Amino acid sequence: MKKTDYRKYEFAVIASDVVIFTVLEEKLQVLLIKMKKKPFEKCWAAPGGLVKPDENVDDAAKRLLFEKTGLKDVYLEQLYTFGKVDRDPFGRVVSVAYFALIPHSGIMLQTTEEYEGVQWFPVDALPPLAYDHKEIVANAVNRLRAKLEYTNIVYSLLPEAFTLGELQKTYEIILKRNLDKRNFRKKIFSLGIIKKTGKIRKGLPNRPAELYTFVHKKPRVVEIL
Amino acid sequence: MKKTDYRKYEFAVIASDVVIFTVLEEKLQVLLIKMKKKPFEKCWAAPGGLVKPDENVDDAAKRLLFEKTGLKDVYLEQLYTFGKVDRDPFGRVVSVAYFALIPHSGIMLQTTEEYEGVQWFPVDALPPLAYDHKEIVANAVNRLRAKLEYTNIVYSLLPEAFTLGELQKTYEIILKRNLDKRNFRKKIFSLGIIKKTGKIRKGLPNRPAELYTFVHKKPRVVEIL
DNA sequence: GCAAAAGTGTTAAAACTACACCCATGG
DNA sequence: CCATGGGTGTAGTTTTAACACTTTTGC
Repeated sequence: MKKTDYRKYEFAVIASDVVIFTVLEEKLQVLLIKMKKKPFEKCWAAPGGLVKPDENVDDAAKRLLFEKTGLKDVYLEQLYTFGKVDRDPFGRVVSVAYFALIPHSGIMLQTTEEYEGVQWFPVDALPPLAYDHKEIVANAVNRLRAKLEYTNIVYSLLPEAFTLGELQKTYEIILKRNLDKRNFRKKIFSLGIIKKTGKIRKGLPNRPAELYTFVHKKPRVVEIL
Repeated sequence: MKKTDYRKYEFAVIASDVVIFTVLEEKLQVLLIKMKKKPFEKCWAAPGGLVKPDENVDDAAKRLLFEKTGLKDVYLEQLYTFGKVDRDPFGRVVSVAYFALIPHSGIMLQTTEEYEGVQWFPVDALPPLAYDHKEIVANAVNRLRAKLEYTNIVYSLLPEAFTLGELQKTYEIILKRNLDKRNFRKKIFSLGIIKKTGKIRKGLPNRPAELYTFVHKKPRVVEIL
């Protein structure tokens, strides 16, 4: 089939930006890269890039995530598409934003020549961000908070085995509120989303804790809180 | 500032498709247009079109909605962006889909020369759809069902004044389940989202009903069901 | 007077909230 | 032996779910 040459008409560049979250040092953090090119030399931004002509937009997001973290198979969800005319000073760029959740353990941050650096930032203490990335990150944080409450996606933030204390702490950090330990445990058990590994976490100056793992590692709608 | 000519690099066409819902004849219905151009001559599709170079993507959706329905100021929300490489046989087109809710009353469907016709279809009895519009509509229906339960967006489906029976019916039709009349009324009143107009609906062969109106006509998160 | 939708409370079950003590370990 | 987080049950409150009859109108 002959393809119409849409270049004669309206066109735009499609980019994708990925807001990558982890929980680290008792804080919800976002992965940002430091930009080199003007006019954002001093700014940080969520990792992003152009979608290739023969690449699905979803695949571009996966690729960008992989390039920065070396990870595949983590939670990655389309967030929102940012399409204001002037959002990019270089031209018309529409960005399909995604957000990803990764466990902190064993991530090697990979910088490239394109950027000056890669770094985690707590969402409560972000540096000035390029483009409309402040809005994008804020949007992602809201979505994450909402989804934590009614889905099982935390599984993507925790290591393979974890204690109930760690699970609860993860919720508390992201939701910014304290949960009752007994009620929390009751709820989690009643949902049947985790199971014992049979192992325990030793080596800490306190009572050893049972280690659990998620029964399913696929996104599901579940009323957690 | 000199703008980079991104045409030298990757590019795509940005389109927007709008899934327009109403409740009509006791059914949730979608507005579809009948296509003329190949290879979709016999197919129906959600109204859509290209985003102009100097047009925000949001504004494009508003424009498309207005062109088909003559309506502004109704509920319109970005749904999802569909970006598979081969979703459009004519070339690389990324579509930012939206969904809209309109009251049925007083809408004049406006066809244009571009199409063979415009028509409402029940979501349970859709004709074959062009492109990936089957997926887009399904996606929109899911989103609508979910949002009805935790927001006040029904306001955009009903006329200025309505009875509690009509409100309940609207929920029942879309959610495809029956609600208990007394519990429903109790809940709605306790939320304080509607108020009496003081008028009543007469002329029907049954007891006249109080007419209500929404206190706020802005989207809000509210646990309705 | 009949058909059809409007309007109106109570009760039982389930879910949620608040809350305090003992346990096992490393240092 | 002390500090630290792990682990456990109950009672009061709130929320939800189920349920039936009387009212008002047009025909």
